Order: sequence, then C-alpha cells, then structure tokens
Amino acid sequence: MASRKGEEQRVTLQSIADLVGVSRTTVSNAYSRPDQLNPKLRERIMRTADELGYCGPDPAARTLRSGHAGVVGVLLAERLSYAFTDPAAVSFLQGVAQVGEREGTGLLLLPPSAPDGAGPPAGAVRGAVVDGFLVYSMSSDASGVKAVVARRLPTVVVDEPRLPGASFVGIDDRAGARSVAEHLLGLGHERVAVITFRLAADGYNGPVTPERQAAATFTITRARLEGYADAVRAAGLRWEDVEIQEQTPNSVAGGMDAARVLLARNPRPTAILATSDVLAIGAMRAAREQGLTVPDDLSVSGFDDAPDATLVTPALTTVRQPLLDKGVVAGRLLLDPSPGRGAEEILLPTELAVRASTGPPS
Amino acid sequence: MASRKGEEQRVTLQSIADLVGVSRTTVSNAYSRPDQLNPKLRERIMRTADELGYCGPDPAARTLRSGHAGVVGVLLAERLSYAFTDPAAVSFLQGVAQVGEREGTGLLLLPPSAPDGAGPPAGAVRGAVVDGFLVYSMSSDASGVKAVVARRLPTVVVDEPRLPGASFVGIDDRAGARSVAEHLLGLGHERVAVITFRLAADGYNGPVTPERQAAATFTITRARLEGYADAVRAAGLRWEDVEIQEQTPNSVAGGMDAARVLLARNPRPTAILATSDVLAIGAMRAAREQGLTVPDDLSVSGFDDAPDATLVTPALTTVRQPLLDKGVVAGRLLLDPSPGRGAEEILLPTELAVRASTGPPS
DNA sequence: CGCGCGTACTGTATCGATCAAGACTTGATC
DNA sequence: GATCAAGTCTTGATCGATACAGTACGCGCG
Repeated sequence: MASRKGEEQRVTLQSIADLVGVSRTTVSNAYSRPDQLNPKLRERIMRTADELGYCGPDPAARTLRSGHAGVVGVLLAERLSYAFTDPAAVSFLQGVAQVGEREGTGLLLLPPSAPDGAGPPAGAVRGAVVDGFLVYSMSSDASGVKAVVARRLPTVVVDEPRLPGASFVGIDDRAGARSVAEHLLGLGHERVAVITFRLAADGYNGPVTPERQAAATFTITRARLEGYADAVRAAGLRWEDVEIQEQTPNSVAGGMDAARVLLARNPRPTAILATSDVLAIGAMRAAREQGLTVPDDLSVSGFDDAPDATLVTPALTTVRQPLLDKGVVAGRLLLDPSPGRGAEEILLPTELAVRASTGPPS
Repeated sequence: MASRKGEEQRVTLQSIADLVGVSRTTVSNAYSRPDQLNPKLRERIMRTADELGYCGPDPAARTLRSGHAGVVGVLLAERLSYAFTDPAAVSFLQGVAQVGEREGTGLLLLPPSAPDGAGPPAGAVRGAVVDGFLVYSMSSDASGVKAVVARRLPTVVVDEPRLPGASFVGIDDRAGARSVAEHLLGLGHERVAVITFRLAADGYNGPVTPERQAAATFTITRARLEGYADAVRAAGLRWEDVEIQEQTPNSVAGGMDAARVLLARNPRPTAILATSDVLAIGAMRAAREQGLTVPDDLSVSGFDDAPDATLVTPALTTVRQPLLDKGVVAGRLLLDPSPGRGAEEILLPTELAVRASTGPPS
C-alpha cells in the first residue's frame, strides 16, 4: 500500500481531538451524532479532520464497539460464479438488495467452498462481520448452515432448510408442482417424464430411483417431485413408471442434456415436467434440435416463472412464484425488527401460468 | 434476539481460558494457529468451547486487531437490483467471485444510494469493513468514488474512472468501437445511427448533441462514440450527420425504445451501432416488431459479446471483450500481492465478432 | 436562593480479540 | 555441566472506536 513511511501516524479520533483541543468522544460525536455538539465546534473538527486526511471512524472498531455492522451475510449453495446465472437466485438477490438499499445495508456474499453445492464453509461464516444471515436454498447438512446456527445471529431461511429459531420464507412447492402436473395430465398426457435439479449435493447426474428420491437432502426438490407424484397418482397412473432425470447444474445446458436422454426413449414421453424454468428451456431447445415441435410433439412445463419464461418461443407454461418478493420479504424479516419477536414463517402464493409450451398429446 | 437473559455471559476467549485454566492467548492460538500449542490441550480447549456454545473468535474484534477483513467491497454504479440484470456486470462479478472463492474472500456489495446511477454513497464506503475496493465502471464524480480514494485502501478500477494510486483494468474501447463501425461502413452503409448508454448520470434520454458528447462524464461511453466517429470520418462521412440516441437504462427494453425513435426517421438508417449487446438486442426486437428483417433491412451491431449475443436470432455482430476475465484480473490485482508494488494498468484485448446481424444495405 | 432541567462536553471503562516479547520446560549437543 | 534450540504457554500492550455516567454551566421559575 501507499502508506508513506513515518510521514505521520495513522489518523485516529484521538489525534484529531488533540489537535482541536477537545476529547476523543466529542470528535466521535461530530461524526455519529452531529446534534450533540455545537455546530461551530463540529465545523472546526471536521476541517481539522480533513486536513489530516482522516476518512471517518474505523469501521471495524465501530462495529466492535457498537455491535452493529450494517451488513447481512448471504449464503448460497452454488458457487457465486454459477449463482449469478440462475435467474431465480438473481431475482432473490435483487429483492434483498431493494430492501438493503433502503436501509443502507450491504450484502456480503460469502465465498462458497471448493466442493460444489456445499455452500460457504463454516470458517467463512464464522469470520463474517455481519448482523444477520440469509440462507438461500441450502442443504441442511451443509457445514456453513450449522455455523450460522452456532452464531446465533438473526437468520432468515429461504426455501430450505427449516432452522430452529430462524424465520422462513418459501412457497408450497408440493402444491405448486401438483398444479402444473395436473394441468398436463388433464390435457391427456400419459407418458410424462421429469427433469429435476439435484436431490443431494453429491454431483450425481442420471436417473432417480425411489430410494434416492426418499433420501433427498434438498427438501424443495423432494416436495416438487411429491407434488408431481400426487397428480400422477390422482390421474390413475403409476408414479414408479415416470422416468426422472436428475441434472446438475440447473441450467439451460443441463436441461438439454437431460432432455436428450429422455427423448431417446421408445416410446418417447409426450410431456416433460421440469422443476425449473431453465431446465425446461433447455428441454425445449433439445426438442427443437431433434426436429420436434413444442407443444405439438412434446409439451414442456417449468417452475419459477423466471423473466425468460415469457421471452422464449413458445412461451413457457410454468408455476409462477414471486421470486423477487422472496428476497424482499426475507430482507424485511431480517432488517426490520418486527413487533412480535420470534421466528416467523411466511409462505408466498404460487400460481399456475399456462402458456404456449403445453398442449394435448398428438 | 434469542439471548436468554442472564443465563450466561457472552462467551469470549477469556471465559473459555478461565474455565480451562490457560491464558486468553492460548485459546486464541487454538483457533488461529493450531500448530502453536499441544494437540491435547487444544482438544480440551475446543471441547470446552463447544460446551459453552462458543462459535469462534468475534470477527469484528479480530478484524480490528489484525487489520484484515477477508472481504473486498464492490462499487457498482447501478442499483443492485438492476446490476444483476446486466450481463456485463454479472460476468464481471462472476470473475471476481472465482478469485474470491480461491482465497476465501467475501464480496461486499455496497448498497447504492437512492438517486439512480450515482453508486454507493460516501457513508456506505466509509463504513465498509473491507480490505480493498473494486470500482466497476463508475462516474468519476460519484461521491462514493471520492470516499474510496480517501480511505487509501488497495483499489482496482474496472473501465473507469482512472484513479490516482489505483490499479486499472479495461479495454481499448475506442479501438473496439472503431473496428465494428469500420466493419459496417465497409459493408457499404452510409446512413448509420447510434444507440448509446448514458453519457452522464443525470437520467437523460434522447438525442445527443456534440456538446453533450464532449462533456460526457462516463469516459468509456465517450471513448466508444469517438471510436465510431473515427471510423465514420475515415469513411469520408460526417460524424455530425450520425444521429445518436442516449438511452437509460441499458437494457433490452431501453434498446427497443431508442430504436423505435431512430427507425421512425425518413430516410431510415440502414445500420444501427449500439454500445452494448442488450441495447442491440432491443434494437433487433424493435426492428422485427416493425416488420423489418435483420440484417436485410437493417444491420445491428452490439458491444461486449455477452452470453446472449450468440443465442439471439440472428446472432449478433459485436465487439468481444473478455467480461469474465475483467473480473478475474481485477480480483487478482486486488488480492494477490503482486511482486512489483504500485498501481498496474492492464488493457485486455478486444476482437470483432462478425455474425449474422450485419450485412450490406439493400 | 435553591431547584430542576437542558445543553455541551469530558473521562473512564469496555468491546473481544491479536501481537510482540518473554519465561519456563525439555531434551539434545558440545 | 553449561549452552542452545525448539516447543509451549503467559503477560501486558494495543487495535480504534463507542457507551455510559458524570461534570460544568446557563437559565427559568416558584
């Protein structure tokens, strides 16, 4: 760094106080409570501070003493480099940022650990100078999540996992999934297949057995699959006959890969249920690649109603969930001291959005 | 918070030390330098810490004493809620995150102030507990930027502004812009128009006068326009005859708005140069809306080579710049103590990517 | 005059750790 | 048997501020 050696001691409150001839506390007040001292004196202090090149009270010291950081820590399951490409995560962060902007609160994105999908390591969580944590859709056995609990700071969880003492924001994933599956089955589809994002953070890609489904550590994944299963069974079909492809990462390219596997089956499924819009968009692209027309040859549904869902052609049938609101609500729960203390649990509404990517089987 | 009143004092290093019967420093070492003490003792300390529900040294105190935060502050001109929708910004953050992940460094996104485009307020910058700053494409007169300088922490600027003592990562915007303009003019276009993102943070939308162009506070915007101008003049045309539309925000919708204005002219331009890919994609969409075919009726070029550039139809002719690398390089400059100290200045290469959105005028 | 009260400022304790230097054991070496 | 080095642990100082209680003073009021 460009600290000219010895040119001058580090400028602190004390050094300014000495020069002006007042106490350290008064200088501190000049910054943090301007109403507590004479405007003229304050003016003089500020001028002296300027001359010394002082740039305000040291944030670390202030945080230590006051116990307040003005920052919330955000834990994402994915590496940040991936998270930014996931429209659901981005919308969530947008929502959080909206609240943060109002309150002047910063967002500390914790660095995920090396093994993908495990989220930030405990060390990063322990070392984070924050007032609270936002846990976004993480596996309950992630080490970072345990560290969050240990720190006993205000915490809000989005989607999963349920954490003792932490507020929760989510949706009824099972009901949402059921609704879109009912829609497809109602159109007359009998050979449906599923593309799902991961059930566990083990990097597995491929067909999902009932055992794996039952052992899923990502509960919203399981909930969505159960929703599909509810509808399938209600339609008089066997859930066990529905082929499920698990795919990581949750991306357009991933959706294409999984769809290629499913579309190679004979007989081919007439409908694909995807647990996210990006996977669904990938499935549509794979279908087109093989000369299939959506929805005539293949119906495809998504989940989320991400911004792109209405931009693709054909527009995607999906389950709309308020992605941005999730962030806003989570941010509020964390930052606004709600009157009735204690953890809250908020379920936001979902809505079936029927568009052009689904139709009756040919 | 759920601190059971009086049940126990806050757990500190000291309280553990007392219980185990060692000094505070030894407990500290148990956490930060395990090799400095007997494994058996360390084991005993850790067990006691666990029993007391201690969750590691207080990050604020540690930061104050050690002078190291493990966090870099990121300043973006746009509100975060918008920044996440800008592919260039997202790619940059991805790159930074990649480096951060390796080093275990967190990313603190500073909350922008209310007036759009001004970036984080000085207060947020002064209060940020960080080891350094990353300034991404900001106006030099933003108050947050001045505060960054005042804090005298290691700083890396991306794109703009040039800051004394700070490293710099960017591209040759002028040359890049010139290359794509030359490409279009070389195809024979004589009626070209320009869509540019903002020249100043004043929220202005509309035609750009030469005066406004000369007074631009966003220097990369000006550099790109100058690059276009170079090519136009070299082709024997008058730059003053080229209509320029300034558009905020830099988004697909914004590009559509600006293009509608330009396409309403008579005679219509046969080519549109956009200073970003999102604006260009918007222009293409507006053209299609009016029944025009790209590139037969209208050629469109972008800048950036964002991920979407190859996904749209027709694929976008653009100036490729290494968006991700910008983040990676900036992150490295900030986090890796480079041998030769002092500010570095790195210009990354650009490359003209000719695709399907440009062709000869009809 | 004495009391209460608000304004303006001071002084000391404290936040919770890390640092730098030193002291005490051991065991090995000459 | 003195010397030295390595390994382990302790002591006291310090990081840079804010919290809190208190002092000094001016002023209105009964």
